[in-house]
Amino acid sequence: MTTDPVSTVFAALADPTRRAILARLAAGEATVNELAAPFPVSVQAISKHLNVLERAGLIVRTREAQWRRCRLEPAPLRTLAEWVDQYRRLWEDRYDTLDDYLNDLKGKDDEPAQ
Amino acid sequence: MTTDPVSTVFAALADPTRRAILARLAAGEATVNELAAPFPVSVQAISKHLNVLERAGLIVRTREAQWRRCRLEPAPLRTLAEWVDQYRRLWEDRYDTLDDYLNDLKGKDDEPAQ
DNA sequence: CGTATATTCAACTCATCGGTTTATCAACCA
DNA sequence: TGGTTGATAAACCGATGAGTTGAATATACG
Repeated sequence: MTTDPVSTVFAALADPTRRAILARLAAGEATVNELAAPFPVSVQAISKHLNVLERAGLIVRTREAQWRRCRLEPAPLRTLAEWVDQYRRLWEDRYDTLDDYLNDLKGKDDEPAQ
Repeated sequence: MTTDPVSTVFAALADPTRRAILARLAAGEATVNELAAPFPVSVQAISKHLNVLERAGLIVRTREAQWRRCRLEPAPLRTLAEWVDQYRRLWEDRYDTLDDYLNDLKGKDDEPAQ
């Protein structure tokens, strides 16, 4: 299951710890220990998260002495952005064609806060 | 775990069956049976998927006699598109500032195929 | 060589997920 | 009322995920 790239990237991003790791990496490359420092979990757990991120193609790891520098790889995110945006446009179109009609009927303006 | 909305939406989209359901819903509202028809799994499984999508705010279900019409709710996807795009820009900036420099040094053009 | 540091591997636990089957609920219809 | 259809609920199963602890690996340093 979840062998397709899109699923893999979505699943990788569905974890707040991993997203925090990525956010941290946006500030620059970092080693595993550096990445693990701010989190209340073990270094091993972070190492596993990094495996997930690497398999999703969101980071690359380069070996440097006994350190593993982690670096962001924006390519999959670009793919994902396209995916999301394509569907978003498709769905909002749908919303307009079919639901505009309904919304006009009931004069609705109750946009859910979400 | 995964109580935050972003994680919930990402997790909901990390399943190909659920994405297919959403794609189908982009063509118009549908009942549970209609949605389940093209899939090789039971109606109950699809009903569970719809629960996940509903909890993520990606669909709404309206009761209509004994049928439950499902309709897309584009709002969370808009939120997600913003999230992805924000990070994508941030990361590509990072890529430019720090790695442009490195890439220039080694005259690299080996963009990974991905 | 031996030791300290950085990281991963292995084995295990516990919770969640996607699926099943069976049963239940709700609404229509005859 | 009883039967049929649409959909969900409940209980279960196997696989996966996120976490742990403990051991192994690899590299630098003395």
